[in-house]
Amino acid sequence: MSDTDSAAANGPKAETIAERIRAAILEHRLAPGAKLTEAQLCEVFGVKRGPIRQALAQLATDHLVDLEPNRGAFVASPSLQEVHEVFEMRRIIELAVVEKICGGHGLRRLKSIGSMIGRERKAFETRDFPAWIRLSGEFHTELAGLTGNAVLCDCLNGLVARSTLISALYESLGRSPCSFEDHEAILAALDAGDAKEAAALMSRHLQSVELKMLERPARGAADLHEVFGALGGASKEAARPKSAPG
Amino acid sequence: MSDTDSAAANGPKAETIAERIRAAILEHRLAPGAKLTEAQLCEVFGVKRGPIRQALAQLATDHLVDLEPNRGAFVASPSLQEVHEVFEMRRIIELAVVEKICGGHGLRRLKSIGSMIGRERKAFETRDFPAWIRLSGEFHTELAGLTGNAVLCDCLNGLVARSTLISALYESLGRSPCSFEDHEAILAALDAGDAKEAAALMSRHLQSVELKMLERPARGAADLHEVFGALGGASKEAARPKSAPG
DNA sequence: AAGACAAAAATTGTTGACAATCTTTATGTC
DNA sequence: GACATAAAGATTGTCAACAATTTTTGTCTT
Repeated sequence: MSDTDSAAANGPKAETIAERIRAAILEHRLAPGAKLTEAQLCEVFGVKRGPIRQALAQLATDHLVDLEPNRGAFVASPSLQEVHEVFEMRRIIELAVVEKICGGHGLRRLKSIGSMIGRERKAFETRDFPAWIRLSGEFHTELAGLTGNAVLCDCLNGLVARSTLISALYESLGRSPCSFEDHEAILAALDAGDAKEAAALMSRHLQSVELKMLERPARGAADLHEVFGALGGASKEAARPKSAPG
Repeated sequence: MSDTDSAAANGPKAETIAERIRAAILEHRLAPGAKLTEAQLCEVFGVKRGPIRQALAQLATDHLVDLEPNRGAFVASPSLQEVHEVFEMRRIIELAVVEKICGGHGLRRLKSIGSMIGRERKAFETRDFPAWIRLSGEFHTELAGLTGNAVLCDCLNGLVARSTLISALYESLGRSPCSFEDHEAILAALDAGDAKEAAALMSRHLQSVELKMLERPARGAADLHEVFGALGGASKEAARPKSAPG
């Protein structure tokens, strides 16, 4: 049997299905508000409804899907309030991460972060957007990993995933949620052992990422009230789930 | 129909069951390592296995129960490593809570915290241990509520719950996980708007609570290897789930 | 008596069918 | 033609029975 359980005789397990759906959401291939029908997912993954249900429930606890009773599962559409709260929480945690790395024993493993930023840059240059998005997030989670605190890592993993989902909703098309240049600067400060500078850079970085989200109205929203409603001058263009930048 | 869905014709929903099991764990009526058999829970709550399974899965994501494949559900037994990580994470978050309350608009609602500490003291004096344990945790979660950040609250709620479970495992019998005297001091500093003092008190408070956990070996452990094993001079006494102190 | 092996019981995991609910389509009325 | 109503279809929620696994119990051999 293979470790990466592709359907041997029985299909993949619930956890694997959840991971695949999660990846699809984070790579912006499943737009916020999209309906996740059980029967369709059953066909896709070649399993019965049991594992699908389990996977959706797990994604719901991660706040990546909304589970509406008797109506089904939808890719979550975080509110602006939630965007702010997620990034405020990230600032709290990631500042602590930076400080702990500088003060503790995480400095020796910083090389792996450097190679990761290298891959991030490469993904950007080769226009490999899925890898780029993924690596942008992994910079933050790998940094958290250097603290050796698994509880902290779990928490930040969830927040980074939500941030990536948020970028699918709010961010202007084709723009980076995290620029690797910011990441390089943070790494340099950490390498120099300059805790204060690293913390300042991280704080500014997260602040700028959050602000980028607020530049544009939500797109691909689930209900059209948000698009045509009383909020503001969002034109019909905003409703298009996909479009060429021009 | 009543709001608090007691079994009308159909039993309570999965969420309600999870809440009841959670309460039982946090009130130390279900010891760490205890087996949670589906059939038994079905009888207790008067429902089929579906809702039970759902509730156990939810509690598993909260790290309050361990779900072992083909073996069933057990009340979680956090390791010493996990204890340290949970409290480190709490220090990070709760220091930020204190700072935000002092800097922000949370100061006006501090009165509700005062009355809560009053109830906490009363529960202690009347020897109402379940209420005492609950209110000890609620001081921390209510404080977090003053920040207005729901994401932060969810995270801290989980950490406080895990702390309460931890106290069931590691803490010396009948001793407070949180002394309300500490809570009163923290509230006084917040009332005075002294952010630095409040942060220092909160940090010391959490540190002392964590240290209390490490004073005693784990009790009520799931497997007897930990009790009679090579770890140290844990006598038979340590295995007793309950006993009178004197 | 201690250990290994095998049968039996109990428990968890899975499946297919049925019931309840929501959504869509069709029909009738104003 | 617009709106309200009603039937039809599709989707989710629930259940009881079956399969797979683990745990316990009993038996036999050394």
